[in-house]
Amino acid sequence: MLKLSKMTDYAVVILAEMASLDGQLLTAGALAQHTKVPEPTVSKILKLLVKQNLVASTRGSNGGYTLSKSPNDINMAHVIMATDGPVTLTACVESSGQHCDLSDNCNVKGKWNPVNQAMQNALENVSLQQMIGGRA
Amino acid sequence: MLKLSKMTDYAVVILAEMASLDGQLLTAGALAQHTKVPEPTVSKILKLLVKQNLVASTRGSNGGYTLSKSPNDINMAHVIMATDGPVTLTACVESSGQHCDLSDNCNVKGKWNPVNQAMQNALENVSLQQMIGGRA
DNA sequence: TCAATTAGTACCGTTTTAGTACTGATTAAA
DNA sequence: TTTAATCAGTACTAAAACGGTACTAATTGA
Repeated sequence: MLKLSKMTDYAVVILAEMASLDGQLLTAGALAQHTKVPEPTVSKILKLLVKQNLVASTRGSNGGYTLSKSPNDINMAHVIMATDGPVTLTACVESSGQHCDLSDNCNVKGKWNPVNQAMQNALENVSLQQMIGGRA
Repeated sequence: MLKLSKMTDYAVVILAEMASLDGQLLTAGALAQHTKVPEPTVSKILKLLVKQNLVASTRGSNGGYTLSKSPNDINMAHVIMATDGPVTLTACVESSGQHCDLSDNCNVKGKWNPVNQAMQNALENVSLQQMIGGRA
């Protein structure tokens, strides 16, 4: 259906909440309350975001999470990468690492690459700032 | 993972084959042989394409399938619509018809619509002709 | 030492997807 | 008019992906 996973959907909601309370260190529990997303899920998503360096974590008592960069510098392609992995429309896309069974006699070999790139670009051009309503 | 289904992938390969033998009436069996896609699957996909009026069918003995319009007039958005349904990145997208649990307190409500539209446009701008290597 | 908090991993149930099978309808030709 | 070829439609099954949860380990402030 060409849709994003719920994980990505939630991730953006969570990031938007963090952006709107910029600078504050927020626990997974607090973010769950604010966004109504179940806490274990919030927790899981935050871990993914930390791995991609979109969010910075502080461990231990009084720990929590905060954005690791400005909302203008976080784009949707990056968020999707964190939660869903790389954008690879088809198995034939070069970057997919997958093997296409038809490859030898495939009449559209390589043709998906530019389409994939167009998608990627479209997503890179949408910042978290825009998702929370800002103009920049 | 933001990927297309195999059905869409196959559909494009099948359509490309039809385009390259333009005007010929081809049976599901023949297309299966040419593309190496299993025949029952080819058959299923062709039915979906007929419903979306991308392909015209002729029933009965000596029947078969042919493109119902020029490869320049068939775009990837339309093919995806046929095999995967409409492009709706998230449940929140207006056209999705789905309900979003978070909607009332969602801080990114409505913000996905333009992103979704950008995707749709990117796919509409890729014709079947381009997928088989043509410039137009 | 204790409590709060994140990190990491593993698991399970549900949903989606891919693929197949079967029956019915249509048509050309013998 | 009968037969064979072919598409139309539906229903079913097995496998994979996804969402969600649980549990244990590591870290840190008090």
